[in-house]
Amino acid sequence: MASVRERVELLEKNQPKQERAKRTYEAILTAAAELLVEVGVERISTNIVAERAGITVPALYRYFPNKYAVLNALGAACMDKQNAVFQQWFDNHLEQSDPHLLLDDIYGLLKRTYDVTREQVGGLEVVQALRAVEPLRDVRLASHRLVSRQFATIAAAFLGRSADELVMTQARLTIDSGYAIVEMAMEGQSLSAESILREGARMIQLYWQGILRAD
Amino acid sequence: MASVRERVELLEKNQPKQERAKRTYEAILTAAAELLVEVGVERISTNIVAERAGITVPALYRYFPNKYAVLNALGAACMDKQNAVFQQWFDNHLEQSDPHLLLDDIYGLLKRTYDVTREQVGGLEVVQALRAVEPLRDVRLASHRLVSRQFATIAAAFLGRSADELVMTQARLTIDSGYAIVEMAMEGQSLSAESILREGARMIQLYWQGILRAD
DNA sequence: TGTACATCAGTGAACGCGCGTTCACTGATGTAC
DNA sequence: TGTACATCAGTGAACGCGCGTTCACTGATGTAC
Repeated sequence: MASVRERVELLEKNQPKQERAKRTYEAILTAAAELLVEVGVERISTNIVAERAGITVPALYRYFPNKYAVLNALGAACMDKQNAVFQQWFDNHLEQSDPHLLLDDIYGLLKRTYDVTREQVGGLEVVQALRAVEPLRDVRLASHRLVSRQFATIAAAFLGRSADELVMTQARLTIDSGYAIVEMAMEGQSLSAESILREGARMIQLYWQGILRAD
Repeated sequence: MASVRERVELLEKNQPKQERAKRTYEAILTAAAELLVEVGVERISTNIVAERAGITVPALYRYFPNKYAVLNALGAACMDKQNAVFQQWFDNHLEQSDPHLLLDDIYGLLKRTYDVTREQVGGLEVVQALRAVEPLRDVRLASHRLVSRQFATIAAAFLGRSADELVMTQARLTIDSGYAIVEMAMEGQSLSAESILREGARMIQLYWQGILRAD
């Protein structure tokens, strides 16, 4: 069933060492993010990225083996930022013994994730590219798996159960829904982002209240 | 804020009239769906679609002005199928006066949507392409808007309120989450699709029970 | 039933273009003495 | 402090390829009489 595609190398090549090189490296990522917004994933190319970054194409190839590696770096940075938000939320609430306090702050988690993604140029486009472009899928998947596992652990602790299949599914559903809600808030033009986040948080909250009650 | 991209023509050109032409037309869509799975959105081209369909490229251009029109047709077909599922669910429950009966069947709705999307070759890839590729975004958006509006109407009726901004947001959140859950179930390898759908349905159910209770 | 004609369906060949990628190179920066 | 050298960073030019698209065409199908 798994389709047979050749693996694409995503690892970066030379790390920038000098100051000038670091600026170039950043310029490449910035240009790629901008162009992702302007022309879309399916039209982006090393040629136009290099041009926008103010360098020649071989200079880009000094740091990235191909265009997917550029998008990969962009995506990884975005996932890292999102993960950091979750991590902080998680740490803030770790010592709390009442799960309801945690549930009361789901909106805060969503809002901060939204803000962090919004701040990054092309944040939405990056996240959507991670979904649609095969060689990049693992970035998002691995990130969500990691966060889900943490969430499952904390949830299982509160429920006084082990992190079994059901809890893992519930956690994964929660995390993926959370990110889906953030994306909804970002792409929805007619409805206010704020109210989507608020209602989304409420949905997740009610879901976990239901789980806690049933327990 | 809206990026300036040239509009892409998505309308189809000549409609197939003869029997042979209809087969060709279908062969193009089938080939495109298969290749979406095999090579991905960012690699698909009119050349390889025509080759796979067993025709020459100009024959493809007889029916579609460009490759986006092909993907558009594919996406529209998929959205139509999903909408039909919702429509039927909607009609089945229209005469019911108790909203809880409706909520009890959210799983059925998700499952049938899942099945219908799964049946179509490249269903997941098509849906994801609709998200990521700019010229196609409207297809998904328009479809979800339509369904959301219907859902908001029925929800407002049950709540004895008008379909105001809040109800619209709640409906839109529900519909988009529903489709997001279906996509989760399709792409999740490690977790069972069945249990994701079941938990997802529960989440939506608890959400609306909360809304009904608060009312 | 046969044939002439109109329309529909698909082909072969060609085009210009931007793509990804590589080469041998020049220029910039850092450092050892 | 000056200079020689090593390494790092970026360039100019070129490549072969598949892309999207169009052309004038041949062949297939349907229909009027």
